[in-house]
Amino acid sequence: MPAKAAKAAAPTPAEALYFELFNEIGIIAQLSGNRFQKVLPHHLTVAQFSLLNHMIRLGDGWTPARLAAAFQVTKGTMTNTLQKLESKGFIRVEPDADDARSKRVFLTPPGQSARDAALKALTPELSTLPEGFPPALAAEILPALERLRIWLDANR
Amino acid sequence: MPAKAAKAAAPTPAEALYFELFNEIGIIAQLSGNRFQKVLPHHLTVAQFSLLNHMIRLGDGWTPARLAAAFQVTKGTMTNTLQKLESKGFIRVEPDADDARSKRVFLTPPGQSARDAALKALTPELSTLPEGFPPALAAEILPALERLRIWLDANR
DNA sequence: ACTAAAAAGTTTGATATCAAATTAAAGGAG
DNA sequence: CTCCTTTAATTTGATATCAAACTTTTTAGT
Repeated sequence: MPAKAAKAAAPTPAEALYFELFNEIGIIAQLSGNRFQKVLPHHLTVAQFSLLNHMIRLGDGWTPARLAAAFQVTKGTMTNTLQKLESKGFIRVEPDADDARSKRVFLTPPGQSARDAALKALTPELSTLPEGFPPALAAEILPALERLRIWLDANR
Repeated sequence: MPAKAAKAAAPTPAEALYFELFNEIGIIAQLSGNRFQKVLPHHLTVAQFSLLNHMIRLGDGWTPARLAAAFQVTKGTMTNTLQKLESKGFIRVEPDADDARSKRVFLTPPGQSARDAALKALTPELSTLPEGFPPALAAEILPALERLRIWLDANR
């Protein structure tokens, strides 16, 4: 019998660390997503809210393809999300004058109101968070998370 | 006209920080999940792999209800995940002798092999990560993420 | 001991997402 | 100019997940 038994697939410490990291991130995403979902008005999904929010923060007039890339979802998924938002009257989708293949997505006034209402609905969900997780801590780890996201985005 | 226009729903800086945090975490979870999904063997989903991994790390013999709570999914979802793993022969589900309502979940030898193979398949996915995101940085932010996860878990 | 409430697991119906195939338009090479 | 490749958007079929209803068993209260 060898001194060391043939233990299969022992990850290096660094690998184990990464696995733990992605595991924690996955659970937090699931928990926070579920939680937000429950309080969002107008039957908005988190994806739909994120899209409205995106247009407020970075401006509208983007093409669906560019939005799909920005949110890291397939074009089919983005088509579906946009159709849902359009049927609710929260966005307007117009053909692109310069490229007949493309469309452009615009936020409507009701869409702005819905985004504001959603934000208001979400806020109480965060009210007690600072007790357990101070904003300073959020600020501290945010740059690292951005760095990770950017790397994942670039190397795929 | 008032000195300050009636700008709707301006979040406080702390709230904005939290939103950004959850946003980054959501995107990272999506990117890493998609990526892992693609290379997992045996048509394992990330959820299924996580379950196998969990049993290796923390032991088997858990009830489905406890597993559902640990993974923050509904009982129905856990039923589905367990059925998939059982049909692949990777786990064994037995009635609980002490409680006729309950079952107990055990890892089979093929399940152990599948977990090892999955781990091996995932490793190359992480090989170039240290260049853009050093392990030290992962170690640095991990405690904060754990703290956040624990708070979310406790306060819901 | 009996009944009501809680807990474990499953089922059902709905939906968000993905991968892959499809259609239409733009761009490039020769 | 023509053909081939790339890109934009949609459609299709599959699946993971959720919420809610349901069945069975256990626990607790009186």
